[in-house]
Amino acid sequence: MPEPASTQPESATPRKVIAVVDGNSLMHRAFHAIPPTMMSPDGRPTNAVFGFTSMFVKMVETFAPNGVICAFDKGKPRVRMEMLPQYKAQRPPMDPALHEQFPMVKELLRSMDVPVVELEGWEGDDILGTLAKQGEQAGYLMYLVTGDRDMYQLSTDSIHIVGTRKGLSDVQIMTPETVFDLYNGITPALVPDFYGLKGDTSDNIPGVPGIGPKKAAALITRYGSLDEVIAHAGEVKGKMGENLRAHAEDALLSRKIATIRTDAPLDFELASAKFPTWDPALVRQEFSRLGFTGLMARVLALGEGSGGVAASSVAPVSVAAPLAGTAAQAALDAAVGSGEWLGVDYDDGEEDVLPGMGSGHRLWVSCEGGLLRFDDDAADAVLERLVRGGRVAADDVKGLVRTVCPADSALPARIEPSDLDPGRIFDVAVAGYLLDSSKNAFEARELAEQGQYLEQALPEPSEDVPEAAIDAVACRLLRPVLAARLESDGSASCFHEIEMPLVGVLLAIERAGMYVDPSILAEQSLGLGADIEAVAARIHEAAGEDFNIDSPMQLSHVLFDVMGLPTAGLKKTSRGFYSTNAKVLDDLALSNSVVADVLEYREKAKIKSTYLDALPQLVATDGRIHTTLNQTVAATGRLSSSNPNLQNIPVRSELGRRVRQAFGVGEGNVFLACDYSQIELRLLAHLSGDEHLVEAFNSGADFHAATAARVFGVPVSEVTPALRSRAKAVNFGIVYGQQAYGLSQSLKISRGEAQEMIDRYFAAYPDVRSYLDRLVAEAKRSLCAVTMYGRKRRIPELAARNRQLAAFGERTAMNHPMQGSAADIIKLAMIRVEERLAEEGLASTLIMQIHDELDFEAPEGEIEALSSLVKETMEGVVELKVPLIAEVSWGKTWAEAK
DNA sequence: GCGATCACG
DNA sequence: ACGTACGTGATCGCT
Repeated sequence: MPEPASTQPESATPRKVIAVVDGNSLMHRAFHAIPPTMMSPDGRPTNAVFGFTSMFVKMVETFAPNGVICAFDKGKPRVRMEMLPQYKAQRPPMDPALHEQFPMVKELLRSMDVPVVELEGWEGDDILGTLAKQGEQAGYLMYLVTGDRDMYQLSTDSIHIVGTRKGLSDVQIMTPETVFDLYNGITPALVPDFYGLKGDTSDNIPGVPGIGPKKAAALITRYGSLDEVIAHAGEVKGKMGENLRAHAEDALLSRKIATIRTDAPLDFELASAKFPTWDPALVRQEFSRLGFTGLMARVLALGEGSGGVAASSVAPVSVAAPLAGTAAQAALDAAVGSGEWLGVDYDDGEEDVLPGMGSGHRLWVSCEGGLLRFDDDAADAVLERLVRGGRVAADDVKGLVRTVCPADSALPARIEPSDLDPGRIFDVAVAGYLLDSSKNAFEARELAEQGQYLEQALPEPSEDVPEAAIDAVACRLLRPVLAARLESDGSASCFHEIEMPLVGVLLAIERAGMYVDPSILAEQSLGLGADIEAVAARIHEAAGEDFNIDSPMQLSHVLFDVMGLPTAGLKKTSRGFYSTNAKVLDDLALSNSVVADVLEYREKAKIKSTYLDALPQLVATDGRIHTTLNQTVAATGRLSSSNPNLQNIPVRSELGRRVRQAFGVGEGNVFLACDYSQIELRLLAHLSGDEHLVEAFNSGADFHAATAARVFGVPVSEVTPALRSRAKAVNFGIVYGQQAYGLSQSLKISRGEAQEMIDRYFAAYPDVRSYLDRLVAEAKRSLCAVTMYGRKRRIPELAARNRQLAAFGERTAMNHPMQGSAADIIKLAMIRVEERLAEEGLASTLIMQIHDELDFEAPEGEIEALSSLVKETMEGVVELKVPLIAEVSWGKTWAEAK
């Protein structure tokens, strides 16, 4: 349960909540999301009914509506066929396996005393629309539960659309604001105009050819409505203009069809809808007949809890007007003194802050005493105080601190990484990420609005209580819920022992930055620029025409159409031209020097544009580049680096590696790198416990050579380089959950040979096979994989019926424990290294992490001390059945530290 | 914006 | 029959 809202509603009597379910939409969704093998005890298919019912139960659990109604289509969609005879005409007839489940679901609804509303010739959508408007006028809060996106047009403050997402368990609540965001500025009322332009192939709605969702949204926001778009069609140039003019009638008709009717002649009395009102005996009978015992228990539990509780739990969180000035300061003193957790967020305040008129920042603090607002310098000062001594729940703590003390600022920083005491910060984004790392949005409002963690909705932003203020409230409400969920999920120690302590370490790395010498980059850029021009001239010469070598399409045309290079066995890209990627060109380069030139062009152009020319622009006034380390992006638990990405600076090619010459250090310092040797494979040895793999590491011999010897049955002394590199490829493949095809590609051998090698590998390391099999079996059961430190990754793909997706899920299940445990381990190493650097009073600084490598800038005098400190710390994070080895190197630049 | 390509572990 | 190794981010051309 979330803690009570900071300010209880003084006046608001909760609105009556009514949910209307789009029966056809949900049945279709469910039918396609759940395997058709699911049967009732008497042998009827029940996948759609089951999926429908679990969504239904989840919905009533989440929203606790006072009334529930379910609408279905009835007969032919006469209402729309009158407008457009071919409407839905090309739809194949409904799968009989689905069709026969409709009577079952209606029985089930009847057992729960949920009214079913149907009207001959009308579709369920229109019934939803009609009931929604009636409910709105009666002052109810309406939830429309559907999988249809065009339903968003009905969204208002009183009508919320509950949309099912990919799976069945995921729902999304759409309000006018979220519709606006999702559709790039289209308000709900303009959704029909949008579909009118875009069309809808599945319903046979024509729209305007060549206009997709982006163009439709752009046109409508530009001109204001479909009518205005058509009125101004003469101004639109080119093909699009022509199409608009030619298909204006189609678009208008399509809009009419996409418009959900709100005038269906229903004789249903909304006020009569009450829920729950069932007879438990009837529910038991119907649910057990279908074999839905789990769902039955949940439904019956709802009945027991009913009686007034439900209504209040869905009223949105009420937030009183914020306190500001001295009142806010006083409330803050009390709150900090009490040691309570505070929800915190920042915004930039009003636009147009005049120079010298303050920072423009506004800090929002949610506490038991209410919502507090601090402006300008007070905002920065309060944040400092909270970070140093308060308990702060926020959705990007590191970003918050960077707002006040930017990493690239020349100003002395006032908040230090060491101020971020993991016991006093709670990053809700990081918590949300640990709970489901496959998602990609962890902002407080997103976590709060999905209805997955909070039962109450958040209020809509207003002038007094803007988004950032609601974020602060959301953070405060989310914290205890997320903390409990982490606990029950087994992820709490990963959160408290790894991720939260890491926040300060990442802040320190970002703030330290990497020293980069722009003049070295500039010099290399000039050199490569000349090379590129020369090689481009040769390519154009050979082609007999000038073209853009950077365009894969044009390049493909020149190589394969104009120059007639052999295309036998080559794959085409999705856009219908032959691929020109490095793998293809490598093979062709042997017989054609132009292809070799193209490869040279590609390599040099890549290095020049991505690194040599881009990096200097990101050098801050302190002469250093400050990347952002993302803690909530990679599904396996790794970090990612952006703006710029400093985790992909070239190293594999000699030419590319020269970029690292520009990554230097301050006067009197050295660049010191320490990287784990084969950490993922060592983890495989440890986790599988395979005695021969463990032995391969313990023997101290070259690991890949030892693998080759064992797999190919020769003495280590007779392992040729070719044999070793094959073994190396298999070792890598194992970590990726390889299949024969993948290995055959990486080694350029036949699939049969690859399969044979894999078989030999597993014969040589039988416990590896059984370990990987166990991982997959366990993951299929739990639909997730887990690392040594309890970092979970959900793998819903394992339940997919699509073979490709399921196979992907299996590879993920095998890869995650190794890649993810390695991520856990290096994160722990980073935390301990920072602690020990402080304890030992060393001036060396951690400046980067690249998955298995830590980089430092160190005074020359600290090389020895740092080397042993880092090596020992990295190696000592965890005791495995094999040695965990980290290797140190250093030099004046990154290029030399190798 | 998305696909193709390619940089890293 | 079909497409295929795990995880990222940046740049480019194209629509």
